[in-house]
This record gives sequence, C-alpha cells and structure tokens, in this order.
Amino acid sequence: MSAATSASRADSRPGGRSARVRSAVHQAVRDLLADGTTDQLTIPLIAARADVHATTVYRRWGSVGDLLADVATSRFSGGFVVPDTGSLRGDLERYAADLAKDLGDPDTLALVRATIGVGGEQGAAVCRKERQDQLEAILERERSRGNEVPEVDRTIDALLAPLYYRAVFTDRVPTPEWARTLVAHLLPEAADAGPGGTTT
Amino acid sequence: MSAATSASRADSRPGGRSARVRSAVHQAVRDLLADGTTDQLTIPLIAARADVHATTVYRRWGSVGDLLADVATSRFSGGFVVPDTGSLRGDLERYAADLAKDLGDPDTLALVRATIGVGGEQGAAVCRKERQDQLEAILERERSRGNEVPEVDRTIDALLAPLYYRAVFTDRVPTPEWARTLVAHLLPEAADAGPGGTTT
DNA sequence: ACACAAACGCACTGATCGCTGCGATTAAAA
DNA sequence: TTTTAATCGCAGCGATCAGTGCGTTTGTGT
Repeated sequence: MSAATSASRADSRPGGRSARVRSAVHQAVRDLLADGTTDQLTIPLIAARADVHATTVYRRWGSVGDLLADVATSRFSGGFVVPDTGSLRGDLERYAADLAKDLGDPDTLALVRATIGVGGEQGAAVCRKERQDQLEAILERERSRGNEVPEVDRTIDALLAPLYYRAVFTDRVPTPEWARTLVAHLLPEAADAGPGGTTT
Repeated sequence: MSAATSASRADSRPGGRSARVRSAVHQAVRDLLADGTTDQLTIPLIAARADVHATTVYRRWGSVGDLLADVATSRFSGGFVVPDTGSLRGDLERYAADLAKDLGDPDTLALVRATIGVGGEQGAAVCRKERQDQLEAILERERSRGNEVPEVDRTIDALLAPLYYRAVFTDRVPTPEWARTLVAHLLPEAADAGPGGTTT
C-alpha cells in the first residue's frame, strides 16, 4: 500500500498521455466491478479491458489495492457540491438526499465494497473521508453564523451511518425521501436554527 | 456462489473428521485475515495454513467467496445471548454494548470487511442478518408485553447503523459506553417503557 | 529543431492458482 | 465383522498472474 507515492506521480501531467491511460484504467476497474468481478479482479484483466499493457498498470499502481484506492479517491472527490440553502435543515436535507442518490448507484456501491474488502481501514477511509469533511463543513458554517448545531459525532451517527449502512450492508436502496427523515430525527422539529440536539 | 448446497453437506456430520477439517480451515481463514492477508487470500494458501490439502477445500467450498461466507456465518451465529433485563432500555443497552465489544475486535472486523469485499450484498447480509433478527426479537418481545416500541427501521438506523459504520468505515473502536449513548438518543429520557420514538 | 526525461509497449521467466482423475482412508450402517 | 458411501490426500495438467530488462514513443524544455 504505497499509493501516495506512485499516484501522486501519476496525475502530475493532467493533459498528456498519462491522463488518458489513467482514465481508461479507472473506467476498466469500474466496468469490471459493475459486472460483478470481485475476486478475479486482477491487474492483467484490468489492463486487457482498458486496452493497456499490464506492465503500465504494474508500474503506476503496483497492486490492485492501490489502484482501487486511487479509483475510489477520484470517484468520491469532486462533483459533489456542498449545498447552501440558507438553513441548516435545508443544507442537511439536500446533502443527505444527494448522498443517498449517490450511494444508491449499484456501480458505486460495488466500488465501495471492493475498496473496503482489499483496502481495509485505509480503503474505508477513502470512501467516507470526503463526505465526512463536507458534512463537518456544513456544521461549521452554521456555527460560524452564531447558531447552535448538533455535535459532529452525533450528526455522523444520525446521517452518515444510516446512509452507508443501508447502502453497504442491506439490499435496500437508500432513497432521498428516507434520507430526509434522518434529518428530521436529528434536528428538533420546532425551529430551524433553534437550539437542542446537542448531546447530553 | 453456491454455498448453500456444499456448505449444508459440510456440517452434516458434526463430530467426524469433516468437522475437524472444517474448523481447521475456518481458523486458517481467520488467522490469515488477522495477519492482513486480504488480496492474496487464496485457497492453496488457506489450505497450507490449515495443514489440509487444497483439493479438500476446493471440493467442500469451491470458492473463496463461499468459504468466507461460511466462516462469517459460523462466526456471527451463536455465542450471542439476547439479553433479558426486564426493560427495553436495559435490553438495548446491553445488546448495543455487546455488539460494540464484538465489532471492536480487529480480527472480526477484518472478517467482515473481507466478506463484504468478495461476497458483495450476499456477504454483507451474512454479517448483519443475525444481529438484526436479534434486535427485532427484543423489540417484538417488548411489544408483546403491551408497550410501545420504536419502529424497527428507526431502531436499526439509530443503533445498528452507527455501530457498524464506526467499526467498518472509521478507525475508531466502538466502545460499550458510546453504544449506550445511542440507546439514550433513541429512547426518550423520561419513562422506561414510555411512548414516543415512533416516527412521524 | 534538438535533447532529455518520463511513460508506455513488448517479450519474456518463475511462480502460483484453479481444477481434476485416481487411490487411500475413515466412519457409520448392515 | 463386513459392507458401503463419503471424505480426504496425492500427483499433475493447463492457465493465469506478478514482476522484469529493453527498446520505443510521447511530451516538454532549451
């Protein structure tokens, strides 16, 4: 697991041939995972699917674990806009709904499961770190407005945890509507920026 | 993935030679996972660790996925006593604390991650089905006493989801104390068997 | 235009994996 | 004790995988 060193060298040239190969390999991994290929997810197979020589994949990523971590990182970073509806409730509802829609995609789900499987704690962190940071940013922004907000851990337990659990562990698809009910349970029903919700 | 057919034939003779080989192979899988072997978790390697010929493993389980599902099933079934403290709050607190302690074990965690990784939705179901059934049993027993209980989904979101999420996705170990706070958030603080908690 | 460094493709080698007939061993039934 | 069915060990097959020098191509800086 030395993804940092090799991966950082990989995306140093965004427009060159490296980027083309990189996106082709990433797409191949996503395609194979979408087809249910999990235990036979090997480097020669990925390279063949991407019309790239296996040597290249060995040199740039080294192992399937590093490659999966790289794919997951680029998949879970960017393209996700932190909402700014003006109210904390609105922000959280929008964010939870977006995350539910994102995690509801079977292909994304397969990527998450595979990354966890071979990447262990490292891989799992890649799949949730960005989302957790964004959620903390929403809370911090609301608190900077002078309003009381739930604790970070409490928010994670009430929002992120059910979303990821339902997506990864069960066969039920997390819907945006259900995600909004999670926010309703977290925040008191009365005021929008009201107090309460703080633990203990 | 045809674990049902081959695995059911495996535990038909509980005391014979089959059982000895079975437990040896299971232990080998747990040992390898505890050592961090995830992507090289192959049948010949498992067989060598268990001092069993690879042929036997191929015949009885067929694939690593089936074997992992079998190990996870026997790991997550039995040995877990559904508490009966007399009150719903006490039962849930005890159960959440036990589950936190169980999921806090690194070896168990590695098994869960690997099973999810190669088993996909099937493997994930194996790791949570038993626990979810036990949780529903606690709720059902309380309801049969004539008391109001939270909805099953709400309870899963408030207890099971945070426990599994923190264990699998983060680097923080779920403690029994923290697990009890989840129950405090789910149930109203006033009465023990009081109403409320029911969604919408 | 030229030189230079990095990335890529090619042709290999050794090792491992998945899998299968075949005979030996075991444990339970008759 | 004899029978019998199931499980297990053994040797070996083809296929695939991980990894490595070497030459070629691509992109960039001078």
